[in-house]
Amino acid sequence: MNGNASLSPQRVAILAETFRLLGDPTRLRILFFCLPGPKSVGDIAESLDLSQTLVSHHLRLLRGARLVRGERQSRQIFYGLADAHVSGILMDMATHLDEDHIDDA
Amino acid sequence: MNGNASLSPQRVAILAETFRLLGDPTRLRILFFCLPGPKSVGDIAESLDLSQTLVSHHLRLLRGARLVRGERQSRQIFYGLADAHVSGILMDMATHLDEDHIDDA
DNA sequence: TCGATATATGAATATGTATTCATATATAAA
DNA sequence: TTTATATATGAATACATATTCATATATCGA
Repeated sequence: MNGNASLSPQRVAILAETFRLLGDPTRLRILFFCLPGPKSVGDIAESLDLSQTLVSHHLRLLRGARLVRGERQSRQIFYGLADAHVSGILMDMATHLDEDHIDDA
Repeated sequence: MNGNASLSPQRVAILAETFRLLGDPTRLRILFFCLPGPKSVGDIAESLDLSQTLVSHHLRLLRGARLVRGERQSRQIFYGLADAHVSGILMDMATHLDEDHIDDA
């Protein structure tokens, strides 16, 4: 009920799981690729130069955490970000990283 | 200034790394514990019932990604979230997970 | 039905990493 | 310097997981 930061072990686990899923370069690429709009699995694989199986495996994980949603369209399945919050978090983090950049040479 | 989503491999790597660090329950607990204000390593360890070494290891990772900052105060070192963005992202994600009660159609 | 296309799944593996244990470094007081 | 406290570091390990390969399922057209 409160918007506070109190965390049951359950909540921590779910939170961590969600962040963990975002913490993989391949999955991030998939997510950002789908950010403008839903993309088919094949499109994702080809555009990002990933094997179809790898993309499917990752999409399953992302689906499980409700970070993406897939919609079948005859033979293809189009995956898009689950909601505006997901895209918001992605872009928010990107912004965060932009603002403090002290580069190590 | 576009809030664009274009991602060099470098950017993806850094983004993923940052998310990955948030994707561990222990680290998340540490972060949320420090969210109200800087806490000493010993305080973190005792309050969260973690070994001191484990806390130190995690703090090093979080420090490396500039998610926390430590300030020495005589013998103790107080760690706090690096900036408002970090806390913002944490709470944003928590919010996201709260709202996530839409049924699958 | 068959064949072709699109996506998903299971097993195997190689790599990554969270945790523990032992130990080192830093700070302060005696 | 010695002792005590606070934090950090290195090595070892047990476990997780990203990727690949082979195969299965689903959808459509002929």
